[in-house]
Amino acid sequence: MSHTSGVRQAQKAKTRRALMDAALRLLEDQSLSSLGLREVTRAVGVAPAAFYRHFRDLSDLGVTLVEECLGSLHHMIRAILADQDGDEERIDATVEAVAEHVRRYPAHIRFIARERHGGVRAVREAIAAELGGFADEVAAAFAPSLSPEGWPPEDVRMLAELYVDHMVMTATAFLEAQAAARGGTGAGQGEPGAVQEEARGGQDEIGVDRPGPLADPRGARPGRSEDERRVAATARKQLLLISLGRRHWRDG
Amino acid sequence: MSHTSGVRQAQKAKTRRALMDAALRLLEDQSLSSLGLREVTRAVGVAPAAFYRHFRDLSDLGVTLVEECLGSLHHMIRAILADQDGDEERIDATVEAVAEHVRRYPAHIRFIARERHGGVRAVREAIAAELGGFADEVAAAFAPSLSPEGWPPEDVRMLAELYVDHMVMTATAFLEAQAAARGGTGAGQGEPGAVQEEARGGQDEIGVDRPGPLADPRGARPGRSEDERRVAATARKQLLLISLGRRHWRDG
DNA sequence: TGTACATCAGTGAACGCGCGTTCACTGATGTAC
DNA sequence: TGTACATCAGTGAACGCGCGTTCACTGATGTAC
Repeated sequence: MSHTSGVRQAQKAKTRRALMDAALRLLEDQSLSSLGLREVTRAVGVAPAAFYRHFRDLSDLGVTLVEECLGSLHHMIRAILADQDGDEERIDATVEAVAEHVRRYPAHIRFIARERHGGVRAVREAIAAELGGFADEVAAAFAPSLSPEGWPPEDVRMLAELYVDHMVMTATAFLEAQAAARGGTGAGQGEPGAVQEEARGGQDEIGVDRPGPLADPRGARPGRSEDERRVAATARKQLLLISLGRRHWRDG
Repeated sequence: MSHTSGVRQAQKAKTRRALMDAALRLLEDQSLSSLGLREVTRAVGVAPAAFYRHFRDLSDLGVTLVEECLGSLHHMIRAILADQDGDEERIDATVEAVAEHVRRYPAHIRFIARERHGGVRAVREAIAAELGGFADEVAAAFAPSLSPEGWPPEDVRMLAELYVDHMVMTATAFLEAQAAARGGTGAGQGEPGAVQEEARGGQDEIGVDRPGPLADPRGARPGRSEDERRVAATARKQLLLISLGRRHWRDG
């Protein structure tokens, strides 16, 4: 190992991740445009000025978070589209996958839902571009079976957009159902100052390493709440209804 | 007219309206949780402390705005539901009404879209409650024709939620299409300090009276942009597809 | 109609506070010989 | 392997600024007689 690819570089990457994780956690309770730079660095345990070694400003960090959050969703979508089962099986698998995704990455979904129409233009545009890409992909996946049946491309696209929008809608509904199950109406789970270490000298402990606030904090959970089951049932029925409409599109 | 119901009271109402209008305009470019109390009073031309004569804080103002914004939408929905035409006519009328509503009250729609998942809990909850009420109403309107066909209440509700979510989705898409047509990628339409008058002594000129930033600022517009037509076409097809699914729900 | 007193929407000055950004710095990591 | 110099992630102090909130006040409006 005559090169190790940079201890310094690895440290820098670690701090960068810590900043992103801290921001994502803070953004569970507020929106990007009210998030403070000092708030983020304080949570990580570095000096405010250190932030500028990694991001130009908070909007820059926000755009980076969009890539991360929608990147994980992207994987999920590809997996679903690859499935070759029948309609109902596909729908069940989809709703299940969305529920699981929301459970695993609640902060990702919260961030996207909140900032999709939020106060920071660059972030809104990044999200819109990514979701547009998803619709392209969904359209491409449906085209082989719909085009031969006489669907013009713009109708396939219309269907794809409906699916993508419905997926975002469903993910958000799951999020709210899970939040309601967890917390009632009350606040978050405490932990005020949070990550803060000694971390002086800036080379070793920065507050990273731990599982992080993004992964599901309690492993496999026993069961779903009533709300979650209702959201799942509604989403399944809506997708089924859309499927029915799709099957009758060219003859109705 | 031996009572006039209060000059003082009328003045107070006027200032209150001015605060709401100014906030709504400022919220076109930012989210509620980053809006400043001083920013609002500055735009109206009153002292910061005057704010407290009308609202407890900005979240209080926000909840008031929710009522106003969704109140106007409510009227629109009732008008659509009252229509007794066939499916296609109803769909065309709906999409047309949404487009018109967005054109007339863009700030209302922006506010709802932005704060529906925004950083202020009280406002989120107010919006969720109002939209839930809309779904109830839509469900009640469809029940008379669907229940006799064997639709259980929860299926009617499922359909109603799909319609309401789709309406919000469509309204937001129109908003973005209109914004793109108006401004390209650039910023707003200038006007930095904005409303500010002399307004000293606090009894007569407060910066109200004008049409306000909420009404369409340029009367009947010539035609629609390409983007708007595409949004309308997509929304129409999606509603049509959902109608098809609805018609085949009990036999498929 | 006129007068004396009460109400209260809006004022303006003051406060303490945390913000984003800058800057010269430190010291561990990296590199050249 | 050892030494001398370069790099650069993170420091910490400093700055000017605008924020939300408080307070005693002013003077037009409202009311009682």
